[in-house]
Order: sequence, then C-alpha cells, then structure tokens
Amino acid sequence: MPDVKHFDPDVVLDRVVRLFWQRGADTTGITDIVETTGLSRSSLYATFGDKARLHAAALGRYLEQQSRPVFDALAADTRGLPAIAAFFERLVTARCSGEHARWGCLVTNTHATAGGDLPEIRDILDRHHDALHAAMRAALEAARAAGQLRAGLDLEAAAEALALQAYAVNLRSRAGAEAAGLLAGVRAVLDGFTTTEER
Amino acid sequence: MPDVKHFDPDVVLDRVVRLFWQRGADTTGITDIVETTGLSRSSLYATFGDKARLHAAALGRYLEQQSRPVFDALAADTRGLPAIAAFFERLVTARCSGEHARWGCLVTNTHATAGGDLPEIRDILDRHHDALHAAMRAALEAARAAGQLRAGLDLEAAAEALALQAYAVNLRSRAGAEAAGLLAGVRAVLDGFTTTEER
DNA sequence: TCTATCTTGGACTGGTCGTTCCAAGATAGA
DNA sequence: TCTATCTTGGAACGACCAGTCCAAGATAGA
Repeated sequence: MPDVKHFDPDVVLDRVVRLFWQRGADTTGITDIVETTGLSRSSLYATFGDKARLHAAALGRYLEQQSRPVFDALAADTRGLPAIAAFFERLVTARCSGEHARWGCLVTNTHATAGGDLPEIRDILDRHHDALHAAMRAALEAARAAGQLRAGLDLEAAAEALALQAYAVNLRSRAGAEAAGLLAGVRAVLDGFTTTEER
Repeated sequence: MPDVKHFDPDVVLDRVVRLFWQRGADTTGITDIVETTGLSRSSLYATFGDKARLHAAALGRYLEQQSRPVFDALAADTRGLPAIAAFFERLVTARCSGEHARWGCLVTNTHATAGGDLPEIRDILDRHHDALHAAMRAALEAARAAGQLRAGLDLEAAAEALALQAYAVNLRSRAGAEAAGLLAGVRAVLDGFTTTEER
C-alpha cells in the first residue's frame, strides 16, 4: 500500500561517511549532507533520525565497509610478521597518498571529538578497537607459530602496542606527517618483537 | 594616557585552554568563553582576534605550560629506560584519573579536527611533535649510554615509535580506554628496545 | 582637573545550526 | 480506479553561531 523510499540508504550512508571522514562530523552541516546526497531533510530524518544517530550509523558503516575487511584480511593472513608489516605499509600509503590522503580514519578522528554524544558511538569505538586488537593478536599468533617472535613476548601486550601504533599513524597522517617517519616508527616496534635470527 | 587592560591575558588563556581541552575547541562557543572568563566579547576580540587565532593562542599556551615542562624533564632525565617508563606511567595516570581524566591532550585532540584552520595551528602540532620526539630521543641516548638498549636499535625510529605510542595513549584514553591496557602496550614496545640482560 | 586614548559592556547583525511540519506526490494493494 | 499509507520537497522555526559596533567608563600623563 504505502510508498517506498526513492533511494538506497546504504548509498546515502556511504556519501555521508565520506563527508564526515574528510571534513569531520561536527563541522559538516545537515545542509552539506542534503546538498551532497541530493535527498531532502524529511527523508534524511525519517531514515536516520537526528544527527547524532546519523553519525553513529555512518561510523558503523565505516567500521564494516572500511575497517573490518582489512582487519579480517590481517587476521586470516598466516604469514605472521610479514602480514603485519604489509598491513602497516598499506595503511600508511592509504593515509598519506591517494584518494583519501590526509583524511585519517573516521573512527580515530571520532575519538578526539563527540565526547558527549550517544553511548552508541562509544560502543562503536570499542568494537573497532576490539576488532583491530584481535586481528593483530591473530597475526602475532601466526608469527609465533612460524618462530618469528622472540621468546617471552606477551602477545596480548604486543597486539595492544601495534593497535596503538595504528591509531597514531591515522592521527599523525591527518596532520601531514610524512610516510617515512611513520613507517620507521612502526618498523622499530616490529623489530623489537622479532627473534634475533629473523631480524 | 590610555586605559590599561583590566585582566591578565595569560590567566584568561589558561581558562580557555581548559575549555578547549575538555570540551573541544569546535564545540566551545564564544558565549561559553565569555561566561567562563567573565570578560566581554570586546576585550576577547581586542586581545586575541578571532576564534581561530584564539585557538592557536590556547594551543601555544598548552604546549608551553602543559607539554613542554614534561618533555624537558624527560629529556633531562639521565636514567634512560626507567625515565621513559616513568614518563608513560605518569602520562597514563594523568589521562585516566585525576582532574583531567578522559580529557586527552589538547594538541592530540586538535589533530583530528581543525584541518582547514590557520597554518599557525598546524605549526604548533609540528612543534609539539618535534619536542616530543626530541625528548624521547634524548632519553634513548641516555639509555644507550647506560647500556640498556639492544644492539642495532635505530634511535631515531625508536623515538618516533615512542612518540606515536604517546599520541595513541592520549587518544584512546579520551574514549575511555583502561590504564592497564595502555601501559601494557607501552611496556611491550619498551621491552622490545631493551637488552636481553636488562629485560 | 582636563583630555586623549584605550578598554569595556552589551546590544545587535547576518548567517547557519539542527529540527519540525505539512501539503503534495508516489506507491501498491483492494 | 480508488484509497490508505508512506515519502518527499521545501518552507519555516527558534536557538545559537562568530563577529561588529558604539556609547560609556577607566586610565594616566599634562
């Protein structure tokens, strides 16, 4: 009986993700979103609710579409340390050059803002961190199985350290940090985890 | 002949720093600043210029008053690795508990926002990074002199890695990360830099 | 005390914010 | 084709934004 939506919510959400990602959620107005997506305020509010909920929805979409695939690939990569190194090399490249250069990471960017927003947003930040940490942990376990890690390394702590490095890469790259420095920092951490023979 | 200011700009700037630090510069309005500092819009604009310049001034003040003393103490500490460990322990404590708990770091927070603002702001971010990096480097050199570092460690890369860890601690703590996890991550990095005997 | 000069309070501006609302349009089952 | 129901466009809302302006107040040298 009723009418149906004249647009695909996921397509709209992808455009919102790009806006929030590049220009920041706080500094992006509803007017910007209306102009970019082409749909009206009515449709926007009827579909996503108020701006905080839209922000949460965009964050969730970013996590599933942008972050999760990369995390899953890392977790499934059985090479060990080379897989981690490759992850960071691609990360730094994506953050410093190409289409999304100097955009940072939407989830990382959100850490510094949106403090008093929905608990839903905080939850997504936590889910992102858990997923990143778990992927690092899985890759480290593969590295240990391959005998690439020095004896006595705490995998849980090492995974956390690598996750933190990734956040910092995201953060500093947005402010214009050079790729070489970021990669050198990451490599120093990885070298510290490596057996002397492999190093 | 003329009248003089009825307030101390530095005292006002300190209050602005607190506002921007806790609530974010973008989400703090001029009205908030007027109410908190007690002075009028006229005095505010006559003294600091527009909001972007006020933001830059507050950032500079934060760097000199909050960051620089800690960096200088680290650079002057001759203990080596224990000095770096102490730096991070105090950092995590300050970020997760006490008066400024979950405020993060004003400079770190600014990375994720204020992309299109003054080049002056970008400069302060760079100055902050250089100062942090240099302090880490100095502490690492003391550690090497004390024979605490494993052979072949690239001090420049190691200093960058530690600086990045500090940014990530600032970032994740603002989103509610637990102190224990942050400290574990930092310790994993430091352990990787240590000689097997010292470890 | 007088006066030139700066500071201050606060009203005011034009613009933008997020959000609401409703009439008109589209849809699909009856 | 008719109709109930949802969607859509776009006008309108009050609140707030950063920033301006000027008359009144304060100051300190002459």
